[in-house]
Amino acid sequence: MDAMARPRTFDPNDVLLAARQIFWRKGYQSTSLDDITEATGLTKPSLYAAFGDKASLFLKVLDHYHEQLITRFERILSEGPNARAAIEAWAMSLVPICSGERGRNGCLSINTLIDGGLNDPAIERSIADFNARLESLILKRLEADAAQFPPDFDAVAATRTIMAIYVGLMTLAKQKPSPQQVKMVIGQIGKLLS
Amino acid sequence: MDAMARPRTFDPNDVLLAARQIFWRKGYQSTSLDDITEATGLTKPSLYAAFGDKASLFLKVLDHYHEQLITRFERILSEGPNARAAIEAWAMSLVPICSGERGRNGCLSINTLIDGGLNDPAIERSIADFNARLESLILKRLEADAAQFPPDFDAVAATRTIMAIYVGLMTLAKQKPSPQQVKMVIGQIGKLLS
DNA sequence: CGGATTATATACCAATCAGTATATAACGTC
DNA sequence: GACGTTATATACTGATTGGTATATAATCCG
Repeated sequence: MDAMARPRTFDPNDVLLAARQIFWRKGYQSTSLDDITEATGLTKPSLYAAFGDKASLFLKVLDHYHEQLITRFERILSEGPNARAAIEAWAMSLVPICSGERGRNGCLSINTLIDGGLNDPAIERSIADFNARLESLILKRLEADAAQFPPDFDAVAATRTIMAIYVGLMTLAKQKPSPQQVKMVIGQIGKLLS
Repeated sequence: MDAMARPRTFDPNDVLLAARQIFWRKGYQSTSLDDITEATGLTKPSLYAAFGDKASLFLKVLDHYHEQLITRFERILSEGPNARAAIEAWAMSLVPICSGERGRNGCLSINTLIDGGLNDPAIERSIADFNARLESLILKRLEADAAQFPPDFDAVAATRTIMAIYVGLMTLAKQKPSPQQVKMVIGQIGKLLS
C-alpha cells in the first residue's frame, strides 16, 4: 500500500447536520460559506474537498434530510390498527414541528421548493421524489384498508388533499400558530376519509 | 408658485408591476437592482428617489399584490347563491394560477413568507394581514349561511383547513401539477362543508 | 525516520451586490 | 430666455460573495 495521508478531523455526518441548521434557518441564498464554516468549524478548502461546491453541499444536506424524514414517516404510517388511525397519528406527529417557535423555520424541503433563486434540476428532482414517496406511503396505506371505506371512496383524491394540507401546514408554520390551531386542522382530515 | 421641476417619465404603477414580475420569478434575494433597472427601464437613482431602497420597493410591490388579490377574492367570495358555491367558485378560480406553467412561480406572498433571508417585520405583517383578511372573508361567508350547515358544524376549523389547502395548492404549484390534479383536491373541499 | 499523500490554514481573487456622488437634462415660472 | 427645481445618466464605492492558490501540518508505510 502507498503512504497514508492525514486523516480528517471531522465527522461528515455532523457537518451535514450543522450545515442543515444554517440552510434551514436562513435559506440557501442567504447562507454564505462563511456562515457554514463558522457553524461547522471547517475551513472552506476542507468543505470543498469533502462536499464540493455550495450547491453540491446543499444537495447532500437536502437528501440527508429527506431520508431521515421519509424513514420516520414510513414507520408511523405503517403502524396503528387501520389507515385512519395511522394517518391521524402521522398528522399529529407534525404538530410540534409546525407550531410555535419550532415551526418558525418551516420545512427545509418546502422552503427549498419555494426558493425562486434555486433552479438546480437535481434539487427539484430530490424534492419531487420525496413528495412522491410520501404521497405513495399515504395512498398505499389507504388502499390496504380499502375494505373500511365505502365503495365510491376516492383514495387518490383524499391522498392528494392530505398532501396539500400537509404542505399548507408546513408553510403556515412560519407564522407560528398554536398547537391547538394545527390540531384543529388535523382533526378535519377525518372528514376526508369517508 | 415656485419653479416647476422636470416631470418623471414613467408610471409608478407600471414600475411596480414590472418589478413584481422579477421579484415573483426570482425571489427577493436573487433579484438584483440591475435586474430591476433592466426590467423597468429606470436607472438606480430614479428607483431610489421614487421607491426608496430595495426592501422598501419590495414592500410596495407586495402590498400592491395583496391589494389586487384580496379585491378579487372578496368579489368572488361574495357572489353565488350560498357559501358552499361561493367557496367552490373561489377555489376553482385558483386552478389556472396553481397548475401548469403559470403555477411555476407560485404565489408571491407565500414565496415571500417562506424566504428565510427576509425577516423584515413590515413584510411579515403585510403577509399576516393578508392571510387574516382572506381567512376572515371565508369565515364570514360560512357564518352568513350558517343555517345551511348542521348545528355541530365547526366553521372556524373548516376555514382554517381551507386556508391550509389553499396555501398547500399554491406551494405545490411550483411542481406544475395538471389542472385535473388541482381540481381533484378542490373537489374534496365539499367534504369539509357538512 | 524519511517520503508520499492528503487535510488544514492563511491569504487572496474576480465578480457581484446595494447604494451613492456628481454631472447633466428637462421642465414651469417669471 | 434665464433661473430654480427635480429627474435622469454615468460612474463609482465599499462590502460581501463563492471559490481557489499556496503553504504547512499530520498521518501511515516502508
